[in-house]
Amino acid sequence: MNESEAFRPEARQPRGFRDRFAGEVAREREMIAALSALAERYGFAPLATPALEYADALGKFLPDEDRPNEGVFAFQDDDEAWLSLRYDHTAPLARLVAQGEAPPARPLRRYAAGPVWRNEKPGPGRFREFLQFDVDTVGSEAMAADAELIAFLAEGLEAVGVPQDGFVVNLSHRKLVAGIMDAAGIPAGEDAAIRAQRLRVLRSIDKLDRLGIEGVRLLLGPGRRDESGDVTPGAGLKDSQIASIEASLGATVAFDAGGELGRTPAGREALADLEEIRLALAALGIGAERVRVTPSVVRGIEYYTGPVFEAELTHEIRGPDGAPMRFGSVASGGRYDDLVMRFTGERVPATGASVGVSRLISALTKAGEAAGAEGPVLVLAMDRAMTADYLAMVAELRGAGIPAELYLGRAGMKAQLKYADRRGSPVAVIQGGDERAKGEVTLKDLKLGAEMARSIEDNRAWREGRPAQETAARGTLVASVRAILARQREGRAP
RNA sequence: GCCGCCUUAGCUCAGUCGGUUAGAGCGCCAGAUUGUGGAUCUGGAGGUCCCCCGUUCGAUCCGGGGAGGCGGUACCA
Repeated sequence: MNESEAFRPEARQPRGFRDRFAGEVAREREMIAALSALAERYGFAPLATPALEYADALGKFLPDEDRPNEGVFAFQDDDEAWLSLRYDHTAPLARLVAQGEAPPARPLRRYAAGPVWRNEKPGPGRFREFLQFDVDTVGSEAMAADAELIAFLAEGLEAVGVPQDGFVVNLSHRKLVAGIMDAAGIPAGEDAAIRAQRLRVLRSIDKLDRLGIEGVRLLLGPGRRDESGDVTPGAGLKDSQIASIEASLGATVAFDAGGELGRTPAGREALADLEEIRLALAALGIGAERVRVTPSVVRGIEYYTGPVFEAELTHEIRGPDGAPMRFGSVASGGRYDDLVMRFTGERVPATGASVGVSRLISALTKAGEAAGAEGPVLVLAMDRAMTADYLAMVAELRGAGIPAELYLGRAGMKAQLKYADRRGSPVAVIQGGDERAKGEVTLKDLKLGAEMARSIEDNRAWREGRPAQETAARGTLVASVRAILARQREGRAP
């Protein structure tokens, strides 16, 4: 192989990993700032954990099985120990509490924000690296703790710009679903076959929102064929059992304590918990219309032991091609009383919730919310010999708190103005030989100019008219730029 | 993972019933306009037709395999 055939890597990203530009990064920061402020008002304190954990600390998933990277990203450290990137903020918290490292006050109330990673197939609003904002209460059995988290999600979604009627929190309880299965006469027990059967039923129920009651019926019974012709095997239940489950799922009236759901011990326990939550939410000022009991909410994460909930946006989101897109829940949580016990054998009740910041931004952006970032004031490089003067100008502007930069490329004036346009610069500062001789600078109001350009057809007239441009004494640079910026802000808020 | 569809210029996509110079629109660069953004006009750059193997005188096109993208489905501790 000669040198011209040297290896060249392909410039590309792993699937599910994204580059984010100014507008989106700004949105992320805003969202995390708003949620942090709210969390602190609720009495949660920040507590951050690292991105990497020992794999066995993260869950029952042991990476030295056949598929070490199933679900998580894992690799071996130089001492052969398996490390995993965290897939949420909750499991690392349980580890930290079990270690005895957490602040001693119980209940412990904390929040955390940051990226988490999941090794799974990406989709719309579903990434392999994404930001989560997490709140937890560790050491409390009170249903009021769960209710507070639901209230936090509801208030948090509003705080980041989702209208009150733009989302709904679906609330369920692990024991509620257990009760539904008990009522349908599906055997319970530790036997592997029995557990597998229960799991199949559980997963079928979970798909109600996506596949509808018809789809669930097929999955509970003989199985279902999808659009592409692929077949999913069913749970093979009897018609009477399917009917019983259907009746329970139908009882989604808000906090309804009657009907099928109250017939089993597990169901009654769940309903008592949910009733406590209902009362707490009312006291916290969260209207019943924003939270509804939805028994089909199961949630995948196995560590949940009690109430589980997820918030979904209610407005249909359409992609660029007009086709509706499914984003799934934008925030979720639940109670995980046994998570710390995995380490210590001691039961520590805990409950937590998190907001999917990346997914939320993705959904809101696709719903039509645009994000445009304003660029810095641009000082044109008219004459390379004057670089020091130009740098002095940007330093003055920066010193006054105005974002500013000197054009550092090699292009001519015309191209520099085009650059300013593309950066979204509000003002261009020009000082060539003419201006310098007179001790002046020329300031172009690029926002105003762009507006005026719309009504001017002829380029010559446009250029000779030199619209939206003024001359200022060099000494008044900062004040003059500030005046233009102020004018622009007023113009934008009519 | 399984199933289906797709992959041609920076982007969106035509096209070649297998034939030597592969196109459009948008974008980009330049000029008209020696120091002025937009519009207009003129010109220009830009392609391993996803990759490998096979069939063929000849493959971007046909066959096989692979990769990547999209969607469905499964899984999601």
